[in-house]
Amino acid sequence: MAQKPSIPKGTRDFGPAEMVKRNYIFDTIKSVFKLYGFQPIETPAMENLSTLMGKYGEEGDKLLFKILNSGDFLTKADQELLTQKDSVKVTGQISEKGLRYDLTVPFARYVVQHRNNIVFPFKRYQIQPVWRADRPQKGRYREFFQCDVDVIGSDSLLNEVELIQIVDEVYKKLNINVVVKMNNRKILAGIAETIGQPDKMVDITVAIDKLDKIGVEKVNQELLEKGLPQLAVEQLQPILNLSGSNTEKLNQIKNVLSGSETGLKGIQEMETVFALLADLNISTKVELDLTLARGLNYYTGAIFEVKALDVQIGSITGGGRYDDLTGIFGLPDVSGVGISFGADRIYDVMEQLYLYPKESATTTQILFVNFGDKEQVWCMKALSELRKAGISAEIFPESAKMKKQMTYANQRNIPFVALVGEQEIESGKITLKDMENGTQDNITVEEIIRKLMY
RNA sequence: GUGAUUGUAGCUCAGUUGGUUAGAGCGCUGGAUUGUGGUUCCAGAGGUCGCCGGUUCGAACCCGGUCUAUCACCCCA
Repeated sequence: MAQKPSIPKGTRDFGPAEMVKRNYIFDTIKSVFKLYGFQPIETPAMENLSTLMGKYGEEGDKLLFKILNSGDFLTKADQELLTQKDSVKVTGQISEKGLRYDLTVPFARYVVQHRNNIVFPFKRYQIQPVWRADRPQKGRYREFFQCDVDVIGSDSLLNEVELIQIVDEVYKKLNINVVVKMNNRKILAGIAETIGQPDKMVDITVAIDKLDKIGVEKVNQELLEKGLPQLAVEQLQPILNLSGSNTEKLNQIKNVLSGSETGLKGIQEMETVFALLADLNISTKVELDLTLARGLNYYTGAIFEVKALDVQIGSITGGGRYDDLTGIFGLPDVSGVGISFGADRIYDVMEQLYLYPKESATTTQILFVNFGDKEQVWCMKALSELRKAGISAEIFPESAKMKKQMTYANQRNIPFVALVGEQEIESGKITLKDMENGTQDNITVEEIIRKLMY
């Protein structure tokens, strides 16, 4: 063998067996999206770097895959920057396109660009791959699919509630036990404001996001390192130690944030969402988690994260409300809210818990064994009839040895094999073998259709 | 991007202080069985020991680099 071919780090091939399972996930997610009245769109794999840069924070810019300009891009670039070897600045000169990092920002771009043809509120879903130049790890790929649902052009909290219903319904269908964690950026802003550090909100949220992972002491240490005064860190402690039900937590924090208008607004939003949820029949646990931060800069209201309960993996769904994402593209005052299902992580969870339905393994229902030229012709006609009836059927393309053809059916998990030789053609009755228990019947094509259709 | 671990047949893995021709199980191919798979028996094929370089009389084994996968950090679906 010559040198083995390979694919880029963090990318994967999907064989037929994997695709069947992946499609099962995509199909159930899609079916729920449709049920709630969302409409599909697609956007290109690549966007102009100008629409991507600066939307995901400093880290995000580093994780963008950039596409080299075509042609003789080096001579067109600023020669001085080239000799300085300043990679960041040179990048801007030699690359103007990049692969999309998520589906939300391209969506915002889409909305602004097509605003005149869109009926608001616009409810769209989008299932496409995204790319991140991250170092691969467990549950972490450089190319992965996101399944986004967003409502844009409505600031009603009903949208938040419906998104939670969608989460509940999708995971119920997939049989995955999850918990929805919610927080609100306004509350986080209120906290930062109350302890006198409004401009440190990002640092504070990033630090307290790690609470259950590294513990209070290390969080405090990180906060001090980020330049927070001792007093502010101390003021933060009661917030870190909140406990009880969602309403209990909200009541406690309400006292702490009594001086912050945005903070109280955030609390009120959460109270509304929880009140609406209480009247619905949602079995998934929805939990207020004040340590939930989420890195994306553009969130302004509710933020969500969904975690699988039985598998240790990062969050499998996340999202939130963004009040002004379209503003940067020139369309201010349009609020949106959305969530994104991480299909690849959902796949990993289902794989670990053996949650795939058995029937998803089969595609072809019946294989015709090929005995030779004369028999082929007869089989092709029978095949047409079966296919017309909606039954997936195929014939082994050459008259190979019986053993080989049977083995093929066996390995492909095909449940029935049809044997058509001279006798069968004469009598018009096919020998149909049930591959699971080995029994055989002599029946007509019509009878096969009736047997396999039910 | 930082730090670590890893790589031997299609798969899962053995492989002695560095010493002739690198092994096993499963799988694969053929036969026992000319119209019967999944069980059994027999035979066979399959390896540049991830890649490049170094040390050595001699390297799967030691050293350096590189790629991949995995793990932690950063961040995130």
